[in-house]
Amino acid sequence: MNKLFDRLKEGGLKLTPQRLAIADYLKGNTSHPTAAKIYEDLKPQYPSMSMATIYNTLSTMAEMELIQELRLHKEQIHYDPDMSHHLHFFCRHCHSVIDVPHKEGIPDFKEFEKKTTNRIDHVSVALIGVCKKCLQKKQ
Amino acid sequence: MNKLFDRLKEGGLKLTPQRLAIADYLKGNTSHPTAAKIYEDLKPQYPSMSMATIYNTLSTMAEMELIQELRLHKEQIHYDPDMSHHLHFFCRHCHSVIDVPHKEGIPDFKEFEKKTTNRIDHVSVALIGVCKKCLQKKQ
DNA sequence: TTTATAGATTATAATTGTTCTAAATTAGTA
DNA sequence: TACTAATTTAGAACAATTATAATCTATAAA
Repeated sequence: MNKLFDRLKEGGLKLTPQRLAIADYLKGNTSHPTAAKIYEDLKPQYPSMSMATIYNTLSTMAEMELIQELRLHKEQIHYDPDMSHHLHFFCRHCHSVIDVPHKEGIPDFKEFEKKTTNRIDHVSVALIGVCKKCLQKKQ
Repeated sequence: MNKLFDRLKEGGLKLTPQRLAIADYLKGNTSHPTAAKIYEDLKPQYPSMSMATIYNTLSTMAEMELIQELRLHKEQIHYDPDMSHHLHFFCRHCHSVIDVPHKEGIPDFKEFEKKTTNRIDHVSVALIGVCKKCLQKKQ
């Protein structure tokens, strides 16, 4: 039913209503929510859920590589259940995050790894700018 | 003498010893220091200087596009006086930042801008991983 | 050289997202 | 049904950065 939840189960974790709620919330979600947004949206249905649970669950999921943490700015972490390779556009004004499919691909850094013997785990590309809506408002 | 300082002057700002010290510290500096590191290193010579002055000066310089703010992780901002287009490798363990020259160039996002009418101001590419030294220590 | 003042610096308080803590609760098992 | 280790919870702690308000100073005019 929910891949995220199944993977938590496979990881030997207890299946709590809170974890199911968060997994369901994230499933297919392309809005790149923050912990605060998830908390706000789940509050009506789970009034007792605390931020700590949300952070714990998200951290666990990120460690298990089921979701990614996007550190696009210093204010807040955004979470993305889409683990396929894609880029993000980040609006400096409204802080919205938009997926950017990439065809051409990011340049290859194998040479850098070989030359320097530093190990690259992840290449993060962020397009920083101002979104359509915010551009219109400013006029 | 110091380009950074000259540009502050041209911007009509007052030329204080603190600003000169920070400009001198950053000149040709490829270590990507944080505000705390700058504070620590300037303290012996300027014992009364406060963090606020450092943050104010760095913010001003960033606004004037004399230096870049690197938000590679949520803990701290790193500052880079090198405004030429290059990438950064960030070590998740020791938080060191290493410059990565790029030849091939970042893919072009003009098409994305045209299609979506979002405006891209800056493309930030961060290579996240573990540096040579930290890899050796772990063994 | 003195004075005036807008801008800069300072110490400290406030802010804010995230992490920690310790007590209470609960999922899964015997 | 009872046990126990994992989980949740509320609230405290934390740390980098920003804001505040008083003091100071670089600069220009008198």
